[in-house]
Amino acid sequence: MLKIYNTLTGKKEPFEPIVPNTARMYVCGVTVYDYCHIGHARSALVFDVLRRYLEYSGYAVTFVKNFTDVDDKIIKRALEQGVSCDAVTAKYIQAYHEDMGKLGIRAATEEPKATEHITDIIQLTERLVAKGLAYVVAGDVYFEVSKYPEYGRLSKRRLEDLQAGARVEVDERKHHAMDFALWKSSKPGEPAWESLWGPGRPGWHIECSAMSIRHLGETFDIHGGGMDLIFPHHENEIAQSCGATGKEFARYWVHNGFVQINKEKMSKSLGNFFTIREIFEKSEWPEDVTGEILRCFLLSTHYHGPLDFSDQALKEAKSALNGFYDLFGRLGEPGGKAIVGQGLDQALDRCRAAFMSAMDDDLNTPMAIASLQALRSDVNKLLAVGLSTEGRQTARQAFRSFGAVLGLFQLDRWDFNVRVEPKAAHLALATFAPTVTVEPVMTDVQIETKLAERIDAKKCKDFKRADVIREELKSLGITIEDKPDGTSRWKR
RNA sequence: GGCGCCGUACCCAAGUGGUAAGGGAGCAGUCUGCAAAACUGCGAUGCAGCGGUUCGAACCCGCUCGGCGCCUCCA
Repeated sequence: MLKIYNTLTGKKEPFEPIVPNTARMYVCGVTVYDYCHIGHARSALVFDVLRRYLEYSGYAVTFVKNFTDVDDKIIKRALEQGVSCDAVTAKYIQAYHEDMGKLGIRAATEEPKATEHITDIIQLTERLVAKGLAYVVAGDVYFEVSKYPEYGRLSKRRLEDLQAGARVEVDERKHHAMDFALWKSSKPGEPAWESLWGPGRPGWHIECSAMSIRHLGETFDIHGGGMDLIFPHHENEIAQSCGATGKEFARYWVHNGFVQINKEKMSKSLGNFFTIREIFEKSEWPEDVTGEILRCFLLSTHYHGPLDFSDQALKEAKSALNGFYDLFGRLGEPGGKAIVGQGLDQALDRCRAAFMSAMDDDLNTPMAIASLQALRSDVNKLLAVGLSTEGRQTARQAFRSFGAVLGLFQLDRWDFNVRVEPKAAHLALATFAPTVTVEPVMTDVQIETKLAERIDAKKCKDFKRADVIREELKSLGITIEDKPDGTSRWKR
């Protein structure tokens, strides 16, 4: 049974969906005015894994993740680049899909856009005005926080405290400094939709209320996003949604921690961020490998805590994965006629139990990975004793299916040391060039030829010659392992 | 000023009341022509510090120190 930490209650709680065996979740996506950074990747990945694990646990999952495609920053970017807002959002939505695709993040069930829900947004705003929870000022509509007694429930703040700390210059027309815009009147040239209050566009928070209600209903199971969205975004969503419907909104609020650089929050405003594509650009490894390394790195810390990004951390993730893929390579070779069976079954059962209990415990991915490492060790030992071809396949399949929950271990080959020309290491975002292509420095046939040469040399006890060949291949990133039977295996 | 998070070995990282998982790096050994991989062994008498509660604390409480976040757009 999955237990999940709920920001709303501050406790780890058993996940009990509203409709049995069904999970409905909404996650705040991105505002599409720029490329995604590694922090966006973490958030997307955490909820991708939550979704995968819910499915693995037998739930039918409806997963909604939005795109904010109308916003001040988009307007600004469009002006800067001299293109339409549509052009900006289309470009970065596509980039989002490309980047997340490389990380193996599955598309959500629905990926609605704010601009496609203007009618829903206007209707929801009207409901709030009609209920006296919002007021109109010269074409703008504001939510009145003081009319909503539960305001601050999620972020555990009191209005008085907020007021004391407010650093923003307060718009005089607002009744309370914390009142926020549901609808903003548009200036000429800005995106605008007709409404009762004149031409305008939605405020930031209202779109998520409108879209989640549209796609999941007025009350649903899980609402997620990054820690920084707790206040004010999610607090405001709750106020709007509960205020309008009079019902409970989302039952479980799940928030992921930040990616940091040298213990500092990574963010656009601080300028210390790495975009996802930048990381792929700089990588010396093939795309699918880099994607898996990144995924493994991002899952190596519990989702709730901070995670420090560094080359060192990436290398460690690489080493960890390398051990698995080395094993998979051996599992792909034909086995002996060993009588193994029970040992493997026991190892698999042990792993399954440990894996499930780790994931059930608030998505403890580091512990889940540890359970797979234990299996790796067990299988290695069985291999030393002798494992049949069938047993090898069973083991590989087990890694594949547990791994699928985390999005790991799905590659057939781990051409880990294929040398890829590192593309210009410090490309500016704007000059980003498309995807890196992978070109092995040596073809398989060439390698096999060299290997045959070396085996001949070894047969003649010409170890010097054999070592020269091994060194030659090594300099090209190809590692040779001699097997007891005199033949060799190689890997890139 | 208000709210909150974090501090576990050389590094990463679980553990949230029952006597310190796992990985990486390192060292030693087995195997090997040598390597590589794998396997085996070694490695925190202690969980930032100091008090307290308890039969028992890394885990609970209090204080202190250090790092960070939110309260403004932010995953």
